[in-house]
Order: sequence, then C-alpha cells, then structure tokens
Amino acid sequence: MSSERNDQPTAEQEQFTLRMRSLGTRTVLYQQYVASSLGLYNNDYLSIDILHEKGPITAGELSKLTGLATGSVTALIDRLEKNGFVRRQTDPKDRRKVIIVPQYEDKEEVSETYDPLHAKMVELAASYTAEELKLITEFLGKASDVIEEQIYSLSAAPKSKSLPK
Amino acid sequence: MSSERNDQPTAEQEQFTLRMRSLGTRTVLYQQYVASSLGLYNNDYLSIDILHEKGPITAGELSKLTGLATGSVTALIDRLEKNGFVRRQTDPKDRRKVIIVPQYEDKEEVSETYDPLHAKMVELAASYTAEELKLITEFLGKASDVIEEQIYSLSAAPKSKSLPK
DNA sequence: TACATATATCTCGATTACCAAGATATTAGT
DNA sequence: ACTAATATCTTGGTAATCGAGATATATGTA
Repeated sequence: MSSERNDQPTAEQEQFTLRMRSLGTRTVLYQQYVASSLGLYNNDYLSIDILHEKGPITAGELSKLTGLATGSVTALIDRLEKNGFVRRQTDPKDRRKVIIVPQYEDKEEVSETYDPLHAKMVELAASYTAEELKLITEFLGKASDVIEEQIYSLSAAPKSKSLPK
Repeated sequence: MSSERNDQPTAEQEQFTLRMRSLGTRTVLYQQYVASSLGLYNNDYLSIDILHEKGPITAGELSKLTGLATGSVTALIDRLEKNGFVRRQTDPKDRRKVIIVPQYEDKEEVSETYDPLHAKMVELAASYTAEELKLITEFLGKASDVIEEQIYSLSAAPKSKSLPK
C-alpha cells in the first residue's frame, strides 16, 4: 500500500487540522459574542447550551461539565434563575441535589440570537447531496467524540497550574 | 426539482445543525480546559490562538477580534508578555501602534498541550479517502466563513445589553 | 506653521466572576 | 445511633474586565 502507519501527516491532513483549529477559534469567539449580546457571561451561556443538549442536570454535574467550582455554579444558577433561563428543582429521590431545569418557552431571545446562524447552517447543509451531508454529519459526531476524550484526559491530568499566579 | 427553496429543514439537516452545535459546545469547553492547564485565562489563550492564525497584529485589532475593551487588551498583553508568549513591538510607520508578535520558539508547552488533539485529528483524517477528506476540509472552511459572518453581524448589531446587570 | 481632530494605547477606579475552604443539609454504611 | 460520604451553599479574597479619561502620535486644514 502507498501509505504506511504512523507516517508524518500529509499536507492534506495538515490542512484539515488547520481548518479545524480555525473553526474552533471562531466558534469560541462566536459564543462569546452571543453571550454578551444576550447580556450573559460566557459560562452562563455555555451552561444554557449544555442544558440545551443534555436536558435537566444537577448543579454538581454542571460543575463537572463546565469545570467551575461548585460555589461558582451556585452563583451561576442564581443569575440564570433570576433572568428566567432556568429554574431550580429539588430531586425528590435525593434532597441534597438541585436539578437545573432549562426554561426555554419564555426565552425566545436565545433562539432568536441563534437563528441566523442556524439558518445559514441549514443553507450550507442544503448545498450538499444527501450522501455528502451524511458523511459530514457523521464526521462531526466523530470530531465531537475526539474533543470530548481530550477534555476528559485534560481534566484527569495533572491539572498543573492553578490560575491566580 | 424535488426540493424547493425555503422549505423547512429536513430531518437530516436538523441533525447536522445539532451536531454542529454540540461540536461548538465541546470546542468551547476544550478551549477553557487547555487554557487553564496552561495557567492562562481564556482570553489569553484565545488571543494566542488568534495570533497563531493571523500572525502579528496590533493591540487594537486584537481588541476588535476578541471584543475586549482596549484597557483589557493592554493588561492581557502585559500578562502574555511577562510569560514570554508574545512581545510588544512598536510600528515604525505609526508609533502609536503596538504590534503584538507571537513568540513560539520558546513556548513548546502550548503545542505540547495541543499535540494529543492534533494527533487524534490526524488519525481521524486518515480514516477518510482523499476525496472525502477534501470534501470535509472544504466544508470546514465554509462553516468557518459562516460563523465569521455571524460574528461580524453580531458585533455590528445593537450590541444590546452591557454585562454588569 | 499652527491648530483642531482623529486615532492608538495606556491608566485608574469600580464592579463582579471566580476560586478555595469551610458550613450546612441530606444520604449511606456499619 | 454514629460515622463517613456526598451535594450544595456561604464567605472572603483575588484579579479580569469595563468605562472613562489621560497621553502620545498622526492627519487634515487654514
């Protein structure tokens, strides 16, 4: 075969990783801009996004997912609750737990802010054939999985420096 | 033709946008973890990433790109400079300007932290045929462009609420 | 040339997210 | 009952960020 294992990455593969990285940078920036235009702090909006994907979760789970200290999550939930983005609900099975329930019905601003991107993405999707879109969608899932793995290994890892110098 | 313009998105297209959003959430989280494991604040690492992509830019450009106030950028550059990630260089053509020059030679920690993800991404890329990878890489470019457009329209837009309450 | 205006960065004071550690409430195990 | 484990909240301190003004340089106009 023409390609061996553990070769240096090809030029095409490097081009691909570069594009992934660019996409990542823009994604982070976009997220920050959306958060600020909603009057939310980054982690507040990120948490809304996480809740959107995962559905109701406990405060502790959100702490693990975001990497924030539990005290920070308490304050974060306070803010989101005050603005009507979520509500607290105690778990009847374990009354120590606080379940965070997203409240999207009354909060169309979030979807409204996201809508233009969504529309553009649908448009982009429509420019591909069914087969191509399937390939891309599956790829996105795999890429997500790779990143999630990396998050796990980073959060498990030495954790090295703590921030305040 | 079988598909009309302005239809509702198909199930496949919705699936696609959902995956994009998941990827975005994970990307933001990953970025935060990397930043913290490098002992950097999010915007500091984000700025390094921007500099990595764009090369040397002025403080003002970084302010626009990150959405941070100019005063915040001053402090941010101070931190990065102190840690040797960048250096300041005055523009001989316009001595008001401060050009931020990335210093990667001595700072392998950054690439080291990024390497595992890079390796996994190369691996993922290698699982595709040349044609498929080309399709995906081109897609990534288009998706980046879409997000960049959205950032522009958000930063141009009302800007609505400012954060402190 | 002199002067006003625009632009780029920096400085300063105030606000507030965040962390770390301890406090409180509930559950689980013996 | 009693101890330990778990989940969230509270408190105090630190520092990133903002906003507004200060400083330095550049540009335009008479």
